[in-house]
Amino acid sequence: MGRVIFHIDLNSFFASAEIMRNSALAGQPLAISGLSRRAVVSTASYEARKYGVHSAMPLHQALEKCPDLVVVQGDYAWYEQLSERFLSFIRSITPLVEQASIDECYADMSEVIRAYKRPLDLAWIIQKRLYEELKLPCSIGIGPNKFLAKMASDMHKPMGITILRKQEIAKKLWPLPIGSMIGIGKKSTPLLEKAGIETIGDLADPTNENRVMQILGKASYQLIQNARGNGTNVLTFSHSVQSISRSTTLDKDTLDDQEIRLAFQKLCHALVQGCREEGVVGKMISITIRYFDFKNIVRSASLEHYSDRFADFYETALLLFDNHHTADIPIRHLGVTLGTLASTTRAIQQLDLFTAQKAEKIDVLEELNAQLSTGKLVFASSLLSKKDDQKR
DNA sequence: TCTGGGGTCCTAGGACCC
DNA sequence: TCTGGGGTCCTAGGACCC
Repeated sequence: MGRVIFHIDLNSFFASAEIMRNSALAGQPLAISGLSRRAVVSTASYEARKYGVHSAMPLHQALEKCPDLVVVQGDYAWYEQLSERFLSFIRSITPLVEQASIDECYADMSEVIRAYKRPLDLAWIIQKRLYEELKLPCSIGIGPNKFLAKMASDMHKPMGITILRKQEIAKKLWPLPIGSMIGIGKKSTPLLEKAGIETIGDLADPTNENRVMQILGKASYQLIQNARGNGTNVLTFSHSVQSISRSTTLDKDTLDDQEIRLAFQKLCHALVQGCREEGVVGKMISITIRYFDFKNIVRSASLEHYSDRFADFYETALLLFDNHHTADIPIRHLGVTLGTLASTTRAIQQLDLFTAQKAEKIDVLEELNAQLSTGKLVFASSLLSKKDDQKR
């Protein structure tokens, strides 16, 4: 039985969010960005895009292209709130919703759609209500699986609705350039192009399979399946956070140890905050060092136990830094990541278990000690090996 | 005034255990 | 007695996405 998957993508979401709070921004060339020297644009309104401004563009460059650009500093707490409203609205239509990012989701409308004559009618209602009730413009893609739905939502922006049926992919999908395919980024694109694989159709072509395998390795399989229209239609409804990170690009590249320590201090504090907000603790600390030439290194270490404590994060981060950074190379950017997460409540249980096990070990050692002092060494060592057997 | 910040997932090698 | 094979964890690196 075929499924009907919607991909709903909020158009220039951060810009829409700012316009909602300040209607004077409507119709202006608008960019959401940081305000530092080295900031880049995170979202550009469609008016700003006309000037060639786009996300990831350095702010100074955007201002060169569009001197009248209105620049607003991002307010992510506000965007999160709006994102929740958006998801609640979609969930009021079907519970089968997968959040894909802050501004997009997949929804399985296979059942819901039966009440409508055409899938288009439901999409049209969703788009209209999102715009009128939440002031959020969106594009909707409809397909038999996630990949086709997502590619479809990309085809008409803003406020587009696009259906991409499997029997239409030869006409609508395969002519598109290989770089526009989701999952093929700026590294793979030139490699594939050089090998003569220039369109999504070329990727789907069985005669190119070996060449693709050589370039993309094991990742090829899923990508080829997607290009042939055979991608997954299975949504994941709950997702747990895998890592929390905080990072900063310094105003100027630096060699100054004090500045670096201060930066790590701030990042670790922010990471503690992040742990509180997510209700998690973590066991692995990684630091990222980006040097002036954009060479990145990542170094990580496991903590002895799950933690959300500043001292654990900061000490480990500095230790990693001291052990691994190359002196005399100016540093541009620093980051701290907490991985191997567990929810705080679950971690407390594990901590109890950990202390219990430790207590048990101490018991054994104390018993051993006592028996050594009374000359019962043989009995004591057999006691220890018995404990080891139990462990295995 | 070259190039942010927060994520996910995958690969691969070596250690370590059985 | 020159030598296995599987599983899992840890670490490093990298591609990609919004």
